[in-house]
Order: sequence, then structure tokens, then C-alpha cells
Amino acid sequence: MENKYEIDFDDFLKNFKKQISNKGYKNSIQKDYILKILFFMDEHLTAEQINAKVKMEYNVDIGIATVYRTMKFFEELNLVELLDIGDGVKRYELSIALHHDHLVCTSCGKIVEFTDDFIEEQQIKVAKKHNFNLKDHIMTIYGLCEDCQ
Amino acid sequence: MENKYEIDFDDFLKNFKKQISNKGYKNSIQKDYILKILFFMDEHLTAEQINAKVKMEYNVDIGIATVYRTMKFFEELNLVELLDIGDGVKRYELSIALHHDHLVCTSCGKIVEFTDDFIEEQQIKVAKKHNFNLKDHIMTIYGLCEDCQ
DNA sequence: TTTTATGCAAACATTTTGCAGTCAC
DNA sequence: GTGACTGCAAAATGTTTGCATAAAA
Repeated sequence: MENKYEIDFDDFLKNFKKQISNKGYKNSIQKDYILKILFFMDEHLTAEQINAKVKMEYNVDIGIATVYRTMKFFEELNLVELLDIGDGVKRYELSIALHHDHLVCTSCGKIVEFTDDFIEEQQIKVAKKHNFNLKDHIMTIYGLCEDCQ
Repeated sequence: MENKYEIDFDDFLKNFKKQISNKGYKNSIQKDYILKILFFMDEHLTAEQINAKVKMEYNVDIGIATVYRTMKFFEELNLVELLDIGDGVKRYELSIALHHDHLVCTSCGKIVEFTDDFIEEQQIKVAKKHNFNLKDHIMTIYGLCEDCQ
């Protein structure tokens, strides 16, 4: 199976589960389902979408509460990252994706990932200038994609 | 009275009201209250906070619905900008503030504004590279402020 | 006098929580 | 067996909408 991370899913899952149990938490079939969905999806999924995909792929309704709770759990363990494109809905992606920022099309909603080393460096300088101890950042550029122009 | 825009509030209000009526909309005392609160506040206020400030300063309860509707109205006229720091609550600020990005302290919530020409230029290049017609962007750097380190 | 704005409450969408039962370790 | 997890429904949060009334132009 193809995936954008260029690593084997089984290796990934094994490692992921080990991290969970190492920290004293318990694994479950629901967590596995969610991980598999996140791993093989390119897009940044909402809780509702994750729930629907799990239902579709595995014929199980794990419930939206479980999705939210699991995502919050993964987030706290830094295994998943939250993406907020400003439409009031949370989207999630695996942290194994290298850091990147987002271009969002304001017409069709398409999301393109990018990184820019210059900007990254400059952000460090900005934080330093204001005596902030930088932890993270989000940068989202809004515009019209090629198709929507 | 001091304010960060270095312009006179009465001039600002007069101009603001003119823009509203020029576009065929009606002015109101509620809009004036909200504008005065926004003008003299440094912070980026939520709808709830704006409502509370109006109640406190003018002893009038204009209602949360009015605040939301007015902010959406101002936003559509590009008189106000929406700031989303990713906590699921909308914050607003006047557009007369020059464009800037934000540093947010993850401990105390302090927000510091900044601009960086280098980053701005680089964003234009990034958009161009991906064939996006750039409209806007948000960039928020998260970290610990001096006091919280 | 006509159109837009207000204010209340009710509706809405998304996310969180309480709790009893279940499962992983 | 114990602590963590699940699943349902109910609650909470933030925001929007319907509608009758009021106010601005």
C-alpha cells in the first residue's frame, strides 16, 4: 500500500503502540482503526470524517466521542497535530509528517502543504527579538488556487 | 485619550460612519459603542468580551447576537479583522491597525504583535511557486513569553 | 415609509463530559 | 483486579438565525 510517509505501516503502528504503553496508557482496537485511517489519508481529516471513514472501512461505529477523546489523547502525546484553517472545525494529521505550513484555497478549500526554510529561520529570529521561547508556530496562506482563479 | 493608532477617535468614528452610510447601511448607537471599545482596547477581544465591556462602560446590554452580527458586518466591509489563535474562539481587531502577525504565549495567553517584511516577501514567493493567487495569511508563533519562562 | 438593525430566545454545530459497563495489561 | 477506555446520551460552548419590534435614512 502506498503512503506519503515512506515508511511501513506495520512498523509505524508497532512503534506507535509501544509509545502508548510505555507511557502507561492502554492500546485498543479503536486507536488502531483511527491510526490506520490517518496513516493512509493524505488529507487533514475532521473528527466527523475520521468517524465516517472508520465506519466505512471497518463497519464499526466507534462514536464521535471516542474520536475526539482519542485525538486529544494523541495530541497530548504529540503523536498527532491539530490544524485549524479558521473555519471553526478541527482537522488532524499525524506528527510523523515533517513540519509544514499550509496554503488554503478560499474558494474550493484545497489544502497544499509547504515548507520554507527562510521563513522558519526568520521566525526563530522574531521570537528571539521579543524574548519568546519559541515552541511552535502556524502559518497559513489564503488565496485562490490555480483552478479557482 | 491615548490609543495605539495615533489618530483622533472622533475623526476615526466620523470616517467609519461615513463608510457605512456610503455603502447603504445604517449607523447605530450599538455600532458606535463597539467601535469605541475596539478603538481603545489594545487586546484582541472576543465577542463575549466586547459585550461585557460595552455593558461595563455604557451600562447597556446590546446582546451577544448584536455583537456577532455587527462584527460579521464590519468584517465584510473590511473594517475589522478576525484573529484565530486556534483556541476555538474568534477575536476581533480594527483593520486600521497595520497588518501584523502574532506571538502567543502558551502559558499566560499574552499576545504580542509583530511584522516582518522578510517573511511577508517570502510568503508572496511561496504562493507564486504554488500558483496561488495570494489573498491573505495568518502566522502565529507560539512560545513562552519572558515572564513565563 | 421603507429598509436595515436590534434584542430576545430558540436553533445550530462542534466539542466535551458523566457515567455505567468493558477491556487491556 | 485495577486503572484506563469505550459508547451512549446529555451538557456545554461558541455562533447563528427567526421573528417581531424599533430606529435610521
